Amino acid sequence: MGTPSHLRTIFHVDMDAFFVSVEEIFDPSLKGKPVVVGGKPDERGVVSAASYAARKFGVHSAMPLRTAYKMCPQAIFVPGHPTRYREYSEKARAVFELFTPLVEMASIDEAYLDMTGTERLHGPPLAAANALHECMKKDTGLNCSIGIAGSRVVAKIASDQAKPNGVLYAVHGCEASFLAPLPVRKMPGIGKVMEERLLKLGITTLGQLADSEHLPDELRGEYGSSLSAKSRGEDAGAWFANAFGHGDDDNPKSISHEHTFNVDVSDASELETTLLRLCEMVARRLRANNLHARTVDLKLRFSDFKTLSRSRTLDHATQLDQIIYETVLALFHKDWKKEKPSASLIKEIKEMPHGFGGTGVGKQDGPSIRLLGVGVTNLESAPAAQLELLETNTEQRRQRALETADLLRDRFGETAIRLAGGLQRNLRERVHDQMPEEPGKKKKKQ
DNA sequence: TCTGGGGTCCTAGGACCC
DNA sequence: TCTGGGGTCCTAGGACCC
Repeated sequence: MGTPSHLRTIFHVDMDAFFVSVEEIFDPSLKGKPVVVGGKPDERGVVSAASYAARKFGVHSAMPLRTAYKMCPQAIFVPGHPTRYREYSEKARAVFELFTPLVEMASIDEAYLDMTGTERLHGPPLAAANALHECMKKDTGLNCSIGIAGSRVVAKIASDQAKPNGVLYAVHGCEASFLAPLPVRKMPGIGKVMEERLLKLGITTLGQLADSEHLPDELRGEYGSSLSAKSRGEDAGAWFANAFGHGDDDNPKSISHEHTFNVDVSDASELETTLLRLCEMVARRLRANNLHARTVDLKLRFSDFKTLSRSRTLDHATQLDQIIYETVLALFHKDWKKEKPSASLIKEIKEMPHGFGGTGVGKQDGPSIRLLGVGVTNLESAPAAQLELLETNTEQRRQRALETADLLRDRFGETAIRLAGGLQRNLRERVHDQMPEEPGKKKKKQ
């Protein structure tokens, strides 16, 4: 059962149209207008955030930019500014911390506050919420919505119902009746796929889901029961597992970067250059966080949107660009050409005018790629195991060179320095030489 | 509609070990 | 020799969240 919910007072605070609102602070002329944050209207990409005026036209986040443009051509499209959002996220956090030390940022624009026992300081929940609203507006210029309940899940659903700029208090003991009429999709963790599954079973509301006695066999498993419990407002479990500064940001479980090309690419050297760039970005963040990774992931998305991922776990954890790049290249060349050209490409080639075939097809090194991604998992923080690896002078020199490069990039920008001009070609040759070999054996020292 | 980028968590099969 | 059961690691894929 966990902690009885009537003993706790949880606030879930969600900033209203966060990215758009921050953009409005930097450019007040945007206020009240249909605004789409995410990129240019003719780019590949999706909407990160839409103003309420834009939402009236049906624009919403995660919608392709081109679609948004069709629905609302008069909208103002602005690129995202992550540093601005981080800055304002910090300002919001500072406001939260005026109300309770128990703050868990759940994402850049939302947080859980454990307000239990703050009544002498801030008054009853609704009064505290009111004060929080005012303080947030005064200190950051932003609006937020506040859900209040005895549990995190219920508080989160309540804040969603409170939007925009409202407060909703799911009074202790009434959680189940608050949730019951809501569509299942309102439950965090139930997305498009699960919604459709439930729909097929005739389950449309959280009330039906809560009634576990009548749950179809298909959902009797552990996951089904936990969904059911959550629908009754019983989300037992860790209340503030990540509080007190031990949050996720300090211990990321994975680091990744990916890039979607504006037009699909089939040229090997362009793809390899992109992979190198992605590897550099990943390795740099490993070093910045003092982490080493044992597993390297490659992600390929083809023109037809078919996506595959390949990973390899190394004998020793690393934070070096070179090691990551070698591994990624080997994975890439193992799978890239094995993919048959997509149906659409074959059609395209067939439909080409006679005598024209040479140019287009000749450049076709392999199937067209829409997206490349590089990631690392299995992260370890620096220690003993790595010291061994660093014993050789070469490794130490590599390490120092990379750290220096990171510093220079910090001061002069990302493009200011590229390591060893010949490095890329060199590496490619090495990897090609080693390709037939069994992975994992090649790095053996000694 | 023509589908980003950064994450987390879950599942499931196979290898391998005891 | 017809065949167990548990545990852990690795890999691939996918749902979901903001």
